[in-house]
Amino acid sequence: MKWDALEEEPCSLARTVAVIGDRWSLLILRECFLRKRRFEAFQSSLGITRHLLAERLKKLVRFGVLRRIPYQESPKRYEYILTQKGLDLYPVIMSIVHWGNIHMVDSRGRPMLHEHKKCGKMFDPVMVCSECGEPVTAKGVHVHPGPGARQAPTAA
Amino acid sequence: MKWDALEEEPCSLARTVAVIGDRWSLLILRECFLRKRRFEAFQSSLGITRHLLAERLKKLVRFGVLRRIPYQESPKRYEYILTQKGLDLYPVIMSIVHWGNIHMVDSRGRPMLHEHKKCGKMFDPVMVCSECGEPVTAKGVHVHPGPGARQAPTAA
DNA sequence: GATTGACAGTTCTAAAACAGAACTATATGA
DNA sequence: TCATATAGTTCTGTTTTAGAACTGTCAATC
Repeated sequence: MKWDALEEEPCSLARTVAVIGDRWSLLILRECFLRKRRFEAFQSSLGITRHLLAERLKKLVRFGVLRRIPYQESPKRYEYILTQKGLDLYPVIMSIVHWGNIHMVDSRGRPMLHEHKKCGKMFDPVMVCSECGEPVTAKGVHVHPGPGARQAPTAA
Repeated sequence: MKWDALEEEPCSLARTVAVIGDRWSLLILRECFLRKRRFEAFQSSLGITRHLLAERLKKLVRFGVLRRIPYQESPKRYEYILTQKGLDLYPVIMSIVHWGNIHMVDSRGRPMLHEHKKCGKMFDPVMVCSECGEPVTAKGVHVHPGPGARQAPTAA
């Protein structure tokens, strides 16, 4: 399957994976959420090759996750900041981090702790239902085809 | 950077990306959460090459996300089911799907709808703070180094 | 006024990963 | 005996990635 084909799939997971479904994109986004913005900053903290970094940044800009804005004239230099669409990836990033915190830490414990500014406490993210506010688990959810589902192939 | 190096990073995101940070692993997990369990089922619904599918399934088993269990003797056949560690990836999958629902749908609308069994309503997942229950956003969180953070290089 | 350094890339080659197709192995049923 | 089902493995060629060097613009320094 080509990457382009993924975008066309009638599946919100596949379409999102077309945007962020490779290791470097996710690591770049981690840096973005840690307030990194510049080419050299991404490159030195990730160790990604310059070639791939340039390509991934272009892709993220093309999909509207990042915006490339000049921060100085002569020579013209650009930095990359999260758009609202990019900021909306926060739950994705945080749920990935949280799974790693639970299942992939060594004896030393978590590399990072997260403080909720509003209540001032260290927290874990919890996924709840938008309608009733109760936690959501795999077994507590039924899936239904939506309006954008693949058409069942009609006979004749 | 090699995949193995990712696992060793003092970062819960990098370590999780080492497990699920490629397009096929995420798509395979989607199928798992849709109750698919068998090699042929994964292969035909994803269009992944048999070679890669075998490799990815081995990787997911090695990391404890899936368990390979025999479902018949003679000839011995196996199927793949989510472990608890795998089930815990549900928030990751759902947050990816939700982002796609918001930002990647075409005019036809969502390919799938999710019903919360407990309250009976179609819902969206919302990420809230484990301590105060309020929604969490990128700008509302402070990051602190934890006990597993990279040691600051000591002088001499 | 020549040289160095910062920054944001681009270009090149070799190594690794992936796609597509065919093949293997074991057993059931026609 | 032959076809079918399932779960893989093997092969070849293409695409992607890693690693390193190179380009271009400008400011600051010797």
